Amino acid sequence: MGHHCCSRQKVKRGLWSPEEDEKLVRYITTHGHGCWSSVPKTSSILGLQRCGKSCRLRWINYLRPDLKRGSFTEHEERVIIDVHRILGNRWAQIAKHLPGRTDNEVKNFWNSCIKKKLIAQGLDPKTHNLMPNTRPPLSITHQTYLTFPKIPARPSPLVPT
DNA sequence: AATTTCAGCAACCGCCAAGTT
DNA sequence: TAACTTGGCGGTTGCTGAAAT
Repeated sequence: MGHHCCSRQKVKRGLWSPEEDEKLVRYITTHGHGCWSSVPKTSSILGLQRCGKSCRLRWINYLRPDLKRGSFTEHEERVIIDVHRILGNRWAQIAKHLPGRTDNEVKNFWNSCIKKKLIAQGLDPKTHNLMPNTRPPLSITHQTYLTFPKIPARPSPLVPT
């Protein structure tokens, strides 16, 4: 059923309330982040009944102060496509090339937007190659697509260790 | 105006690897 | 060294508001 980390005590699930956000931010600003398992133990005193995993995700994807909000720019979209062509669905790695963006955000953007665009251009979103039996219906052809700036192949300095 | 369908996104789940006991 | 814990990741679900009927 649930995670082993949450199975012991009652924990809340689902969307976070502004009050919960506030409690988590207060906890992180005083204790710092890094030991997520201790967050629910300590902060449950404040009434935050979330498992460590949920706290970590909420912080990383929404509460972190260095997050960039708003729509992806054309440049960011280009970076995602180029890096994805090399790395595939390694969202965390891709997100490292986009300051202020999270892996979840990149993944959602890919699934809801970029994938459709590539398919509309007759490109296989997995391989980025022209799909058989399809013609690019739009103005961008495979040839023009291939002229986009390339990123060095793996193993690449793009991926910091 | 009411209902249904769709799209986008936040959050969960299960798995894995590394660290600890 | 096996068992357990924890953090991290990618796939997927399901909620919500917008658009369509």
